[in-house]
Amino acid sequence: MILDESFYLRGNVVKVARELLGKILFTNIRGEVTSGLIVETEAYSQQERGCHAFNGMTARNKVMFKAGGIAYVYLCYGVHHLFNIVTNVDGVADAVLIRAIEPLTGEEYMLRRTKAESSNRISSGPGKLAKAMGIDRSFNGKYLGSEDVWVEDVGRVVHKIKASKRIGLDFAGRDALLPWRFTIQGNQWVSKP
DNA sequence: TACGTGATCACG
DNA sequence: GTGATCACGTAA
Repeated sequence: MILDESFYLRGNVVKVARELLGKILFTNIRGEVTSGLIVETEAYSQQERGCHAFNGMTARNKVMFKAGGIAYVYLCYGVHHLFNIVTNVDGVADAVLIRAIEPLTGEEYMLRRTKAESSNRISSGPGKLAKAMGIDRSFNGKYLGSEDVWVEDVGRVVHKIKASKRIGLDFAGRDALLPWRFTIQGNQWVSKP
């Protein structure tokens, strides 16, 4: 079943971030289908300093203010595309960063895109998974039920969710300590820290 | 632990 | 215009 707005628009970004674990992210880039199990996410809320939208709307973050169920993709450190899912009602800027996936299909395409020699750790990190899945800024604002990107629920239940503080937010002060990073405990595809 | 890398944003 | 900054990854 492809997830639609009813999953994303429930008004609680932390809950959505937890429940995205075990779902499957798909892309179809000119007929090349890749997919991966979501094993690591982070929640971002407009009300805390870690969020791009904390200081209000800008040219970059404006899609975060739209209704959920769409992608927010931006370039980080001039090199990496980071893929987020917008999750709240129109006017409230919450999003979930997808930080790692376990490759399921289209591994050969992932290898070619990342120029990696083996699939080991090929999508264990937000920049790496975007590259492996062929996601770039052309996906920004795109509905997650489009021909080329969607998320499926295959009824997989995640039993052990581990919560920890989010990565790379030292600038965010006290909000950097929020335990809003979620991983499938014990999964080998979770990013390094 | 160091740093490449370039879009972004607040300030003028 | 400009300069500081940054939700990363890799090499060392």
